Amino acid sequence: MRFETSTIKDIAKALGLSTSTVSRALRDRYEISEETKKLVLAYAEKVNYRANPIARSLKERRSYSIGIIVSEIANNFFSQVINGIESIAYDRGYHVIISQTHESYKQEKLNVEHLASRSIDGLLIALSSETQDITYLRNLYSKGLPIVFFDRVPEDFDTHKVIANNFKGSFDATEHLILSGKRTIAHLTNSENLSITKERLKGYQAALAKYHIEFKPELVKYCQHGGMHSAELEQAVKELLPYKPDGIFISSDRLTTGCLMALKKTNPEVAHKIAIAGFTNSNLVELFSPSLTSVKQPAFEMGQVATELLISMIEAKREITEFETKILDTELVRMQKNIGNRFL
Amino acid sequence: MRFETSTIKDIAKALGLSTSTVSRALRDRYEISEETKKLVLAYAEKVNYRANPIARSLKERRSYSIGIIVSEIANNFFSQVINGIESIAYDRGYHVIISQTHESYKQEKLNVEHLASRSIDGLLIALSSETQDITYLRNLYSKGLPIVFFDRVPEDFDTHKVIANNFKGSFDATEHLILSGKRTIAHLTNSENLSITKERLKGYQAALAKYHIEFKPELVKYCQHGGMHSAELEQAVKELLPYKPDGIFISSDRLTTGCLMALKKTNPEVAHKIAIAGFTNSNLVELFSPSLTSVKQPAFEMGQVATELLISMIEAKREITEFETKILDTELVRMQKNIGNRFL
DNA sequence: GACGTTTTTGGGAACGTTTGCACACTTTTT
DNA sequence: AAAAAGTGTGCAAACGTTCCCAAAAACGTC
Repeated sequence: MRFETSTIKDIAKALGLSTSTVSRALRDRYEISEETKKLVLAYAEKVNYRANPIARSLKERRSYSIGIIVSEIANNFFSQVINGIESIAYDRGYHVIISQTHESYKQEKLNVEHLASRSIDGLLIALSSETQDITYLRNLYSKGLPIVFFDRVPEDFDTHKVIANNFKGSFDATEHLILSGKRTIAHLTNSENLSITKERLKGYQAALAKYHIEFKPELVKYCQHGGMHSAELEQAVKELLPYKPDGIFISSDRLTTGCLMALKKTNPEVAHKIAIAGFTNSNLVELFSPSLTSVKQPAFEMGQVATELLISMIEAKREITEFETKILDTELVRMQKNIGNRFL
Repeated sequence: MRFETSTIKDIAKALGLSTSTVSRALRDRYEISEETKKLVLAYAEKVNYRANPIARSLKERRSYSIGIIVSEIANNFFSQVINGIESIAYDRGYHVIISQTHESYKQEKLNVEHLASRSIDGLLIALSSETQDITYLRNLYSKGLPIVFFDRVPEDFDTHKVIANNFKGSFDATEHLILSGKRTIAHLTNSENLSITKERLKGYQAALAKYHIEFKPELVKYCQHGGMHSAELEQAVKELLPYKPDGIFISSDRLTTGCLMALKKTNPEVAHKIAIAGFTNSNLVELFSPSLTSVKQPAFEMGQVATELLISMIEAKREITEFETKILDTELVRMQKNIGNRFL
């Protein structure tokens, strides 16, 4: 069973016109008399005509859909980015197809290829933490698929990119920990492959340097799977604690909440004694205990900007040669001592 | 610029066959010699042939895509449902298009109609808290669009539905509050329109009745917008507190976290003195302070079951007349006194 | 009133598939 | 040996659009 709608042909037949004329009237293209146009439009309205997007796509060789690849939607940062993407895409007549990698390279490749075969017009992607080899993306790109990266971007890929000011965000967060008296500040971060990992590490180091605190590599712990496995996090925490950090700067949403959980589970007695600052866009931070200082990314805006760039690529008349990397400022939300840690 | 792929025609030409033969070889349909099939398959593999899903959709008059309507993806319950949906859909060759209502009826209608005009093959929907009039859904349904409801379902709509055992979940949560000594138990809930609101209210009332606690209507507060606006929640909390409740049972994910926030913001001094039990699928509950007892819905499974039902409808050969309402059990996760509230 | 110009309309191919039908060839049956 | 049945292949139409090209109609000009 299929639900049927009227087509251009039906309208043409009913009105004694040709399909070309009806099409022109509906799409308001080419020269067409006011009269016929009104006639057609009125009739189309009456029978509740909806153009079949599939037929249109086939003819125009584009689907008016864009693919989104994120690690998971159950992550406030990404869901906010998606909201930003949708806000622009729908206005411009595109719909979006969301795919999750769960931080797996294999899944990422599979999803991208599935999307590409579904004939998306363009791709918005934040790389998975496992991803190192992006030749599959280069192939698609060189075949003409427009791609815009956001958040987790590759270094040498000539296209538009949108990222947060990771250096500054990290610097601010680390500085905040230092200014509140912490001196042994650990850094829990994502896989070394990721751009955000490198940039955030630099911010952390710069802040330490500014206050003449020695950078100790052993205080930095990388999580290959971006905190998708709790065992990974618990292990990292376990390895960090012997150095008796009085502060931890954490570099991503998932890791931040995961680290709090791990601390609370494995070492509840110290959980409240370590100051925590981390990247997170969770809108529940105020509920967390232990409480923390958070670095919020302009996720919604990031989605918007990335989408505008992508659509400009999709609709570009000629080859684009100049690409930009937009950098958006983060916001530091300081721990609310009066509420969160009042029981300390 | 468009990225090009080889088509059936190209293969046919290259191999000196007709498009029909190639199509049959690829789709493995009808009688076709092993030999030609192998030949075609090998060549297709070589040129990395991907069937154009748009052409196929046009021909077959179906898009192999299903629409999902939820209130928001930044909600663990819904994002888990979506994961469940995807796990089944992708296996069966469908892709999904997600739309958010943000609890607005207008947005819901707009999104559904947009999806329908995008020729989805079926729809999975959890109604928005504002929704009362679903004639627009009835229209689509009567025109032949398969629809399966989950979580928030309408009463008199003859189709498959998947819900949690809301009555039992609420009963258990309320009973848990009673057994831990609470006697003035408020109930913060969603808009009165929703099925889940009614069912959960009944569970709450039944638990009170079992322990001979009088049901007081003034202890029940409805939130029309499902807690999307913090003002709404703060108002509800403000109206509830004068009755000095020693427990609150909350009936949805968004409301649960929102209520904690509101309590903490407006009345931090009592926030930790009121026992809270609420529906939530957040995987961060263990971090919350004040801590709470949560009713977890089998979200992933709900998505899976709903999708299986939907696909069975889509692929049904003849009209379906028997519909089922699947009811899945919830899980009560008791507050961890030793961790969450150790500072009380 | 014949001609050119502009405006409006229709015919029909194309996008990439799937599939009913017909045909040719091979094998089986009588 | 002829008829029947079976097997593999190709032709062509269809899905619902868009758009090039040409035809027709309307208008203006001398």
